[in-house]
Amino acid sequence: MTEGLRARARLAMRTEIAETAFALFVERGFEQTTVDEIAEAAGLSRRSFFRYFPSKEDAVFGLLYDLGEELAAAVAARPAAEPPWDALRASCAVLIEPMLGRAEDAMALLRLIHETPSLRARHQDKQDRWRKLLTDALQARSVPRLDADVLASAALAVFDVVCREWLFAGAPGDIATLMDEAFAVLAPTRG
Amino acid sequence: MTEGLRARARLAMRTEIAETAFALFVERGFEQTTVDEIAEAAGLSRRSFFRYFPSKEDAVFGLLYDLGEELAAAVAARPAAEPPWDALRASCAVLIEPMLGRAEDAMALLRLIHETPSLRARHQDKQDRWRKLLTDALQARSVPRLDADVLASAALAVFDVVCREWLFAGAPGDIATLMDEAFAVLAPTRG
DNA sequence: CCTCAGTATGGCACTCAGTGCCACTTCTGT
DNA sequence: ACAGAAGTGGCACTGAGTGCCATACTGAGG
Repeated sequence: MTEGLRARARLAMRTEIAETAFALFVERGFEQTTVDEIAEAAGLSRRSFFRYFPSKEDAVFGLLYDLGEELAAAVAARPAAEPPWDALRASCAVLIEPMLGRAEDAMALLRLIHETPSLRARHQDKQDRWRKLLTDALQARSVPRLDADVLASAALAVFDVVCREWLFAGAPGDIATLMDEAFAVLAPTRG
Repeated sequence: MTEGLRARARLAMRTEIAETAFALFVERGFEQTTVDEIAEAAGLSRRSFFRYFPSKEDAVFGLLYDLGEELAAAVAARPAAEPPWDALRASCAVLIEPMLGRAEDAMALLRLIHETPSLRARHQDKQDRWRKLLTDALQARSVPRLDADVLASAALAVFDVVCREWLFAGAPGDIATLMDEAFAVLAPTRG
């Protein structure tokens, strides 16, 4: 049973490569950094790099926790009587907390994603996964399918607005307040 | 002053190439079609293809009217007293009408975009442009900046939901009704 | 200790998108 | 008819990503 050991070694390697790559991306930009350069900086061959990450983009996203499941679980954990939109707003804390914990890195990452088309694309794909999970979570709260889809999509759109706002326009307050303001703009199913 | 002639010839060429390419994409899929194949089918060299379209993706989007400006103009044209959300909903007609006119092609295009990552990315980028234009149009109606951004983002998110719904789940009614239902889920700034 | 199998690694050659450069042809205006 | 602009094709190159193969490394069993 050395499989756990191998897996751990592999994960450590992945992490190290990703960190090396991220530093290069932040320094020179994503597109201006070639896989050969990453491989050399990380001390392995180009070919081996692609054994750890199926693509250059994955070196950015690959080691981030994908919070999709946690997000959906947070929605499921809200009181059943709570209106869906409020449940969504409250659940966004799950996304924001890790960002506040490492605000420096989070902003560098957001900036990188924002200014790199292929990373934006990946980010959107991830959010599309989140949307599906959120939609399911809302349907489990007996929200009709179309409503669930609209609410989930809108919540993620609001989250993106907040992230942009936070990234630029030097944070006019803390994110939680900003998030509340943004969610308050859309207040559906009011009596 | 034969420039108009050159420009017309060039546009005709662009259109023909794009149509040829689109047919191939629908038949074999976007990624399974190489630029060489498109070039051969359209009767020009690979090198010349890239003189008409900066990338393979542009052969799909390049000849579509970009309705961003029309959309923003539609918002600006709504009565000043109308609530922003209603103005957005009404303005979406600008996007839907051309889709209904060529429903067959529109669905093929939506399907192609939906199942091709790099086309999804382009589509998102276009919508991001729309978002900015819509935000400006709302601000011109004296909607505060953050509110305008949230409303514009949410409206586009709703539009996407409707497109998905229309594409799959064989249209449970006409799109206009669907759009009204979807917009009604989010009814902000109610007294 | 040796061997066998599974896994990681590196190198090579290939496809495909996209670009720069150059030579050649085809207008277009004078 | 001629000079110059514009369109075209070919060639070679970069850079991402993949398949294949030969070579290590490592852990388990004889």
